[in-house]
Amino acid sequence: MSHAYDFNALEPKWQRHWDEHGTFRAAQPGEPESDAPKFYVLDFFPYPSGAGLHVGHPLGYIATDILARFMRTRGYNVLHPMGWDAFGLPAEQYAVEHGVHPRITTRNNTETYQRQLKMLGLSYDWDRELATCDAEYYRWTQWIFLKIYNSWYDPEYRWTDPAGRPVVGAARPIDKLPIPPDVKAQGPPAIEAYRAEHRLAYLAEVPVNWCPALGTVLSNEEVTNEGRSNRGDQPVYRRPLRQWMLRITEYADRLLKDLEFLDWPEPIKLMQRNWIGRSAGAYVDFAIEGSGPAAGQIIRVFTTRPDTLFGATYMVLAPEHRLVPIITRPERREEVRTYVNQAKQKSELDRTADNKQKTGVFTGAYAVNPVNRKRVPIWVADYVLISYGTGSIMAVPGHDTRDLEFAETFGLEVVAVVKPPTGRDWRGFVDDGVSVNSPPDGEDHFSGQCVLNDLPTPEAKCKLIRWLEERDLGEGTTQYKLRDWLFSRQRYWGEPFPILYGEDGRIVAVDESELPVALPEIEDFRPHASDDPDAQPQTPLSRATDWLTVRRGGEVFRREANTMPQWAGSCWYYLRFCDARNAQALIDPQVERYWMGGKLPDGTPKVGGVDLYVGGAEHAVLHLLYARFWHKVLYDLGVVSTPEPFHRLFNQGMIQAHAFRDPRGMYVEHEKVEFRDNTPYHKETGQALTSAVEKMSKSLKNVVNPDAIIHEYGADTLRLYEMYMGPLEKSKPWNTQDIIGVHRFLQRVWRLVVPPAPEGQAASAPVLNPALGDVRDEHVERLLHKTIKKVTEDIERFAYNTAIAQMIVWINEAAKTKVLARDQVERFLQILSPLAPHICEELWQRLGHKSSIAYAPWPSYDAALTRDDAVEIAVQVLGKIRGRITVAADATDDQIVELARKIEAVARELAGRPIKRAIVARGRLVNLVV
RNA sequence: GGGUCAGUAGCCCAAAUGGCAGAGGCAAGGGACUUAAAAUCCCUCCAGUACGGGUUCGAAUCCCGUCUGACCUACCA
Repeated sequence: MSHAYDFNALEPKWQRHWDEHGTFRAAQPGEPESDAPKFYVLDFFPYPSGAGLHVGHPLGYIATDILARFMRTRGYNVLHPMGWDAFGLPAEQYAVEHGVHPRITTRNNTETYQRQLKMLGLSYDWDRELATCDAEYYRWTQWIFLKIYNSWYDPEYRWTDPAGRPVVGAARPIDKLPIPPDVKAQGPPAIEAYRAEHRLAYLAEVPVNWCPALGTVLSNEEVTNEGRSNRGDQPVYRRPLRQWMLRITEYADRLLKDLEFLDWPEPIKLMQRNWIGRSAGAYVDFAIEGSGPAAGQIIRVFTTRPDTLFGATYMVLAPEHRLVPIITRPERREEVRTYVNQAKQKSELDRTADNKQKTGVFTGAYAVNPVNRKRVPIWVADYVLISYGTGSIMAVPGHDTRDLEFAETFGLEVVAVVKPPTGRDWRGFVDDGVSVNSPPDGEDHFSGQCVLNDLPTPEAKCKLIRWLEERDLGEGTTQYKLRDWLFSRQRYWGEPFPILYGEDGRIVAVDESELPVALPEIEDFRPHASDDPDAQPQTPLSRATDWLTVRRGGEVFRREANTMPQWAGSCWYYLRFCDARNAQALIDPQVERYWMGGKLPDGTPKVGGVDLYVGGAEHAVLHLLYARFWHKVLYDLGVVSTPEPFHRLFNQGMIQAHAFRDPRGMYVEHEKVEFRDNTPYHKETGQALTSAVEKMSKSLKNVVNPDAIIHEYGADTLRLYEMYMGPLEKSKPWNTQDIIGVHRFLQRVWRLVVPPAPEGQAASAPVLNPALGDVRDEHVERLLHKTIKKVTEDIERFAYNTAIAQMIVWINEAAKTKVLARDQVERFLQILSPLAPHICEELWQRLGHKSSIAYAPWPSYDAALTRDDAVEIAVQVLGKIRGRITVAADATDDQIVELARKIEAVARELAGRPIKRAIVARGRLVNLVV
């Protein structure tokens, strides 16, 4: 056996050992080990890109691995799986650019990722590995889509969920949808059409980001601020396309409300709340004045401030509003048409760009404000968006910033209807206040007119809504920013839809028994590019002619040729991990209840199944919202037993790195940088460089490869360093030079057990430290109890950096002591083992243990031994330190004060003045106030 | 423009409910060992907590304002 800490030999040895012995296999319900309480700890699974991992990626994986290993030693049956988010744009884009089939690049990338993760000693149960692009997996993604397609949302449905909570609203099978008699009377096609309108998955014409040069639709993230594709810088156009949509908006309220029960970081909850964007307000109906085609038309607006209705001095329609051409007066028609066309030309981004200047045109038409029967002019302006509310607003320039800007630009009337607290100007005051001029004093135009004067804003809102509702002039309502989920992509590398179209255009869902609808192997998976913005999209699958056409009972059907977005596969993978090889069902119900169920410490059932979910904050909204949505549908349909997928969420910070740039602003690789007098210079050109801490990224040329670090220091050192850098949730810069610190620590741990090789001959010398005996040094033992306590508590709260610091303290003391008991070293190895598993397994074995340290029960500590008998406390006079005293830990306040005032410096300060008050902070300080 | 979080030695970071600003690591300096270097070991140095107010016996911690940085969001009526 080697005397040296040869991490390059022993780390692969233990990784092989764990693999071969199935050390980290999680027991399924029914197996004996499943009697233990379960713990499900999950990482955001990665998208395996071609570049492989850099040291920033595994930060969260290391953190969860430590917790998984810790929980195993605490007697839990731990589910800790890993898989691949393997469908999606980057693989396909790479394939398009390099001519390699995405299946091949994906497999290569996945293998690289797995190799790199195994090198880190992560204790995944690899038997559960999955990839979203495998047919056995996406079969169930398609199955869920069918469930969603075959459901409708019944907002009235009252039921009690498995957790015993009363719930209003549920997804229900489409055949339970009540069909109105008049629809029924029109026969089966009408019934089918009615159902189609209510399904949770439906087809609709919606505006998409269409990039003809790339031949595809792009997601918003793929479109630059200039309205071009972020790859290739090609123009992108907004155009309507018939797309699959998922009715996530039906779940807006439940998605919002259930956030409350989740143990998630507040900022993430806030981001989800903002994204859902619930606002309570009212619809108000304005009648259009005059004769002609516009007569009798109603403009319905949405407002969150019905209390300011008396201040509505004009109205604005979005340029796309259907009433614009109808109400525009002939003399204004030309001007309005020009404006509307201009607005259409502009991209969404141009329109919302921060050019403060408001634009708009007057239509010539007027409407009547229902609350005071005054005429208000109707304008068209692009600051009103067609996609929110009703696409039209009542403008209250007195108390809305945007309306005020517009009114000032066009010289429209501004009136005060809300009185702000004293000292603030009413003009542009948008917060709650007290209603005034509603109506103005002395004006009382008609009987039954609403009077809001002197009412605080919340009450004025209620009163006005009631007034509107009684007269059928509007109603209270709630709006959401959340839109239905656009679910089609004109791409190859994704899940095919299990949908067929008949020759007459009717939609037929593929039967569950026929799943999966396999993605066809096609030669040409490129999208068809064009310079013509009006070119029809041709999806790659639409060219797979054999696949596309299906014959059934003499009828010819055409398959849906779009694919699902990348989010689809990641919406439910946490469920599949529980039962990854089940060929009969997505998940066995008993297995689902075992892994996803559970209770909080106080005994109440948890709303979420995964006990801990760790990943970066960049998926705060989309992935986490989509997964919650799917989970709730599955919950309503009885497939899962918890209302939420992820009980506790933790966001790790980002590892940053120094990025260097030359005077032209080009990034420079680290290898080409040298330091002179702490200033970076280019090694070859000698130019002075600028340095900034930025995100670690290939494009910034500041990535650090884990393979190189592992080769030089070992995986245990890398794991330890990443955890030691700072708090897990914070972003912090990588400094390779700092690694040596934790590496020295591990070297010290090694030498505690294995003595340095004697001069010359290593082979015959003892390989255990002969100093290890059975005598315990009191000081080291006490410090060990303190260390066990601190490490236990710190792991539980994810403060690995301070846990490591405490272990360094212990090793530094232990190394100084000549007397060290074997069991002290063993207990120390146990608390170190979740963080640095390889070295601990090796030393554990060398100390004579036959079984893995991974399941050795976590050592306990004696609280009495963690407390010192005597403590030093500071003595303050009037808050200033004047001296220190050492007292017994259980000294009374009076004893402490007596001792304190005897200190010469303290006595001098007191100078005979009586002590008015003595504040004693136990074990810390005493403050004497005179 | 709005929101969220953060700012402590040259660097990374610690400091329960406010209670002695320092646990730990890196770097730097000195020393021991060595022919020398590396490695190892020992010792030392350095800030008053971004800035300005306030509350308090006492503030890195709480409150207000300002500055800087990161992230989210962006005409959502």
